Amino acid sequence: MRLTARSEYALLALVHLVRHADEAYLSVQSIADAQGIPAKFLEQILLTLKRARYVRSLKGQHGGYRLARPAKEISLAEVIRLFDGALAPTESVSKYFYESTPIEKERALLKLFKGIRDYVSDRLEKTTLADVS
Amino acid sequence: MRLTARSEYALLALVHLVRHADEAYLSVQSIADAQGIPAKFLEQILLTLKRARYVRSLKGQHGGYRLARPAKEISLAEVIRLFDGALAPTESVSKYFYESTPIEKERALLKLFKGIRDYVSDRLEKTTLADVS
DNA sequence: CACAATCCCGATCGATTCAGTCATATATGA
DNA sequence: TCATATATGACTGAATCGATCGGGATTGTG
Repeated sequence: MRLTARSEYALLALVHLVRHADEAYLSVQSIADAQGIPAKFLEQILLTLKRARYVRSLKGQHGGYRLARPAKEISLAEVIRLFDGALAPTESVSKYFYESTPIEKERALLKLFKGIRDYVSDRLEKTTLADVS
Repeated sequence: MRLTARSEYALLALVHLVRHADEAYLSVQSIADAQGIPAKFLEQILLTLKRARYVRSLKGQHGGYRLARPAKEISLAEVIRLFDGALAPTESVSKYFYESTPIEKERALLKLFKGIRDYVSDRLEKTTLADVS
């Protein structure tokens, strides 16, 4: 798995939302300022998070974003998969994003990489926003 | 870490060389045919492996490539780093390829990703070509 | 009602990476 | 000398990444 800036920003924004969950809706701009994220880029990211139902939004004055679910019900695995796809080191050992790749015929390599996928997957499934906020 | 076709091909070629270590030098073409790798692309890859001293070559008729070291002394970690860089999920937790990234200020995230890096790193350091051939 | 704040959304862009090819030079053995 | 190899650099087309741009739609406030 390889984290892009997109998913790193997404995690930062979500952590920020968790920490300010009481203050109702936070504007893109305020999150961008607080976390040092380019505002228009963050807009895109929050929109993706909204479509995937991790956050809710409100338009107009005093609008913005807030979490749509309790922090402990959102795993890092979900968020990273949403932006970066497979958690596996190569797609031929991915559960949700399987595709054929060259090493597929080599049993020993496959087994090793599956083991790595399982570990990474397990760690990220078990860690929620609540754990890192 | 994300495997590219390059490093997957490299692993396949190396495994092939391990299995035919007795037959002296194998030509790029014969390896390419046996492993289903585009020959000119493989040429590039073997050249990189040669410069990094994992294989040796001989030009001219009956030339080709062979391993430069015993299979058990070449870890998968080295090979993958050579082609794909960091084994870490993000460069801010990479040992050999460190660079600053957005999540860096979040201690809990950093710790988690370092844990993942350590695991992946350890598995790949401890697995050698001999183990997968 | 008008306006400002804010989300919504598609298009575009420049840089980089990836997978792979091409042409050519160079070395080697028969 | 010739066929067979590796050595090397340049190139290319497609995809991805990290944004930015420009509007449109909605909503609370004065």
